[in-house]
Amino acid sequence: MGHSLLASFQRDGRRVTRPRKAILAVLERTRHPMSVSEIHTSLTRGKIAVDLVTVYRTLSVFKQLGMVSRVEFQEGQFRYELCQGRAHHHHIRCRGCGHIADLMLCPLKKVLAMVERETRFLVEDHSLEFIGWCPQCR
Amino acid sequence: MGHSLLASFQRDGRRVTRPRKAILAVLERTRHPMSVSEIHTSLTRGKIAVDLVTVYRTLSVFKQLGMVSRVEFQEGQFRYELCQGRAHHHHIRCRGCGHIADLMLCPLKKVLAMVERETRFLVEDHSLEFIGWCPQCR
DNA sequence: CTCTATGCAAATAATTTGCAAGCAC
DNA sequence: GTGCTTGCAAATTATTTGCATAGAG
Repeated sequence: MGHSLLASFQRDGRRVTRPRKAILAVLERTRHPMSVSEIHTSLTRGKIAVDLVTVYRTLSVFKQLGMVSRVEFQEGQFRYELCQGRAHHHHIRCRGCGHIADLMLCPLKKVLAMVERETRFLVEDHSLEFIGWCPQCR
Repeated sequence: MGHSLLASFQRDGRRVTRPRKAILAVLERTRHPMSVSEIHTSLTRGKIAVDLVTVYRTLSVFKQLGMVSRVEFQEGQFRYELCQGRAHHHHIRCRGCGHIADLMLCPLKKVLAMVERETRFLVEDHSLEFIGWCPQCR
């Protein structure tokens, strides 16, 4: 095994399989949120045959277990990145080259209580993404 | 004409047509961001025959002219709402019933400069949506 | 009359579902 | 061996594109 994430995975009654290990490996070696097709392409390039549908299903399971978080940038598709102990954070994506950078902060901590008070909703989640131009493209 | 939005529309060399008037009317009488299919269904219910593709194309034009803004709530689809003089704002959507409420604030004004400084990106846009449970569903 | 906008068909793209066979444990 | 997983085919859903015709100005 040798992998803490897969260990907790197994504890959950799930099975550790070749596709799951491979998808996890791709996510681990990439430091930005990846789309499903990017992950699949990466696997294919690495001569690892995993069906696209399996990538979808695996990410769905990873998400249920809280192993990955899902983000979107008004692209019409979702992206996934490993949580693995990283603090809650947000991103900025370049309109030009598509490069995604992390923001090491979440400026919303203080806002949540205000939102709940104003709307009477119980806030469960939020999405915050920035779009702009990176140093190379601006 | 009798419609300031369509007036500015016409000034742009665009044509004022039955489908465009109808779609605008739907957006005006609805106070939350609508999906394309919701708009189309609303037209159909009102006995107004407009092709779904026309709804897509019309919203695309409205967006280019800055008449509508596009938002998404991790649903796998986009929603549109009229800007018409309304201040920039964000939303919260209920996991239970799908109800969307406006937030009358954007807590990010002060954050933008910090994001630009931290990332060296030029920030052009941002999306911020909350997801939770409304008073009825919580 | 000219040129944009629309409807209809069809293509793309993202994601989901059904089911028999494969494989982790 | 048992039941969760996978691959493959096919269905769904969201969105876009091509093209001939309709209609706004």
